[in-house]
Amino acid sequence: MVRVVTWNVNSLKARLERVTEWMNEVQPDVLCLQETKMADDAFPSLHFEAMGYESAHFGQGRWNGVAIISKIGLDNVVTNFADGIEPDTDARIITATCGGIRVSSVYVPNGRAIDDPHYEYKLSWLDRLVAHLQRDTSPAADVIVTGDFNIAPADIDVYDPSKLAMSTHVTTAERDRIRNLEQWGLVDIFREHHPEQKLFSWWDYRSGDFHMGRGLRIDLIMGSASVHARSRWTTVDRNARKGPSPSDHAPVLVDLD
DNA sequence: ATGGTTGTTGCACAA
Repeated sequence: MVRVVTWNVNSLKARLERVTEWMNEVQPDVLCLQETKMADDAFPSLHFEAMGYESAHFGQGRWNGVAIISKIGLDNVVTNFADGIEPDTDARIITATCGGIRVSSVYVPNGRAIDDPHYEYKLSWLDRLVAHLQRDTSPAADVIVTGDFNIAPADIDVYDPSKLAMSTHVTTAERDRIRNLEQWGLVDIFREHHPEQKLFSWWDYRSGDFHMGRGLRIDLIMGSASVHARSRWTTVDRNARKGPSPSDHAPVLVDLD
C-alpha cells in the first residue's frame, strides 16, 4: 500500500509542528506540499530525513514554494516546467519519481479576479502544465499530478455556486483546463470514488467560513488510468483544518495498492 | 453591504 497526500500548508515554517504531528499519525509514503513560503536553504530536509523521508523542495522565499517528501524513493527531480517549456517565474511545480510513480506537486496560480492579469497567467500556467506532462512522462505510466489547483472542478465542489458565479476558481475557462488534463489521461481520484460527496479542502480563514461549512474543493489528486485502477480509498482530512493555527487547506489522501 | 483572517525577511500584499 502506498499512501499519497497533498497539503497546501500556507507556510511550512508556521506549520512544521502540525505537519510533523500529522505525519506521525497518518504515515504518508509521499507527501506533496504547497505554499511552503520559504527559500530552499530554509527547507527542513534534515528534519524530514530524521523521520525517514527523502525530500526535494523548490522554493523562492516569501511566496509559493512546493515540495515532495517521500519514504519510497525520490529520483529524477525536475523543478519548474520540463526543459523546452517557457519556465515559470514562480516556484509552483516540482516533479519526482517515487516508488515508480511520476509525481508532480503543483501550486496553480490563484487568478485573483477574472479582470486581473493574474487570471490570464493562471490559464497559461495550466496550458504549460499539459505541455510539461507531454514532455516529462506518458499517460500510460503511473502518474500523479496533485496539489492546490485553485479550481473547483464542478458546482458540487462549491458551497454555494450562486455566490461564486463569474468569479475565479469556477469559470468555464478554468474548468476547461481540468478537462484538458483529463483528455491527456488524468482523472480526479476523489470524485471518481465519491461521485455525490460534497467535501471541501479549503475554507477561508475569515468570517468563520470553516465553521459555517463555506468551502471549496480545490486540492486535487489527479492520477493516470493505472493509478486510478490501483486506488483503494481517498478522503479529505478536514480534522486537520481544526484546532490551533491550522492551514486554510486540509490534506487530501489516497491509498494505492 | 464587499464585511473578515492569516502569513510574510510584513509596515503592503497575497490568499
